[in-house]
Amino acid sequence: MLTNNKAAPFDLKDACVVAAHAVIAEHGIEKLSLRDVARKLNVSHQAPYKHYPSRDHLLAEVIRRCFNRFTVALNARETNTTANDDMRCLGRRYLDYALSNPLEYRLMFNTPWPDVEAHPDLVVDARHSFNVLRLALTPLYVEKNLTQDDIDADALFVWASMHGIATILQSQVMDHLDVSQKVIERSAAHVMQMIDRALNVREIVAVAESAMPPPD
Amino acid sequence: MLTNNKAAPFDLKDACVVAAHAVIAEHGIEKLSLRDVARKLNVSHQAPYKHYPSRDHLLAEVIRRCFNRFTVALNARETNTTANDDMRCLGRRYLDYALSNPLEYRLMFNTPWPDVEAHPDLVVDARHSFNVLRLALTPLYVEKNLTQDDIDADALFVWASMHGIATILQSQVMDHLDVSQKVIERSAAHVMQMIDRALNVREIVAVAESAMPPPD
DNA sequence: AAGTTTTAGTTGACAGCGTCAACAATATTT
DNA sequence: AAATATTGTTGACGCTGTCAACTAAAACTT
Repeated sequence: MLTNNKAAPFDLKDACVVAAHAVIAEHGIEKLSLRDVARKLNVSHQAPYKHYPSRDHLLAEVIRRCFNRFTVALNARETNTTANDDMRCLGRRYLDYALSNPLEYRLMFNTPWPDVEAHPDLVVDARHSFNVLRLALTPLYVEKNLTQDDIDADALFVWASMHGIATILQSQVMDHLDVSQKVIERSAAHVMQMIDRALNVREIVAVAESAMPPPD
Repeated sequence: MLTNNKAAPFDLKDACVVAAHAVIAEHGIEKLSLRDVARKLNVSHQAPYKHYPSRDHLLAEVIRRCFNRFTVALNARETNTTANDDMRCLGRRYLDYALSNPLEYRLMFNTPWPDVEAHPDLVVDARHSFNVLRLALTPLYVEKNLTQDDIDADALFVWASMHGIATILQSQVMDHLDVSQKVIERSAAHVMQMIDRALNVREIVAVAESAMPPPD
């Protein structure tokens, strides 16, 4: 295979992904071209084709690595004793990552993926990211004796809300909605607070109902 | 201006928008080309340029009209006596529209807009859509004596959650997450239920707290 | 070790794209 | 009626992704 006793001989396959990612991070995905990547690496415009059958295959690999980094970032959160605290930490990590890596985030979630069937690896790594959320939610429900479907339903809600606010905050339209800067700055925290309420309202309702006859 | 006593003389400017919208609806936005539009309308490849300075200007007009239709669809909801019912109806309309017009929805919210400064009309009509939500939320808070910032904060949360679930349900990744079909089908309704809980938990908490000493 | 095949690079070509420029015909204005 | 503005045309340029043919070096076979 690779005789690794001399200096690394310049791995073009890997360099393509790095260069493509750099182009996207700087100018956005629509400016990515294979020829541009090739030029940046001082190789001919067809060299990348020896490693990736098409532009989409390279793009899929870039996105796949983003999901990997995202999963790592989520899993690097503080360890927590209670499931509720863990969810809050996870939420903060999620939004931190989304807001400080907007182009990567858009690449993962707001880019029309190349044909999914042709890129199964991409799907596998995307699923890993979702499973972090699902896994964090699980102990919360083990205590409460709920089903996997209940977990998944709530996980989709949590994901939807966080993804929604992340997307909205990044979209240019936010700057033109007459919403005060203060509200914008606090919106991420507010969404997390609302998620918290929605997830834990069952107890609150139970407490309330045990205390008095059902209102309205 | 236009002497309208003979048969309508084929309005190319309008026809371009319609044709472009049709192309996008059929093949997605990345397949849209001005030359393609021109061919479909049996004019030369440069004819559309007499009406739109660039591809992005035509695209902006297509998106703008989508926002108009979206706003109309939201405002066409049933009239409701209570603000809570109105929010629920609005939510249903929002998700109905998003899920039955996926390409238009993606065009509005998941497409990197052409340079915002160059297309102020687009921004104006996008703001109109958001104001529907804001307006529906307003009476809910007049009663409760809250500020505009409170309204906006909750509006952003509601929007984020609905936008999130709409986006997720449309993304191809959903089909590969090992989430049961039943959960997927009910997810939109579940998200709306969770929004409802989060928005109304203040009363519930107030009721509970008045009934017993604060827990935990 | 020699010969063969596979790999990783090259150059060249093609069609499609957005867009600039120059030209023509038809409407509108003066 | 003359001048001008509008709305179309054709042609060209450089960019793109991708196919094809060629080359040199590396790896594998015997």
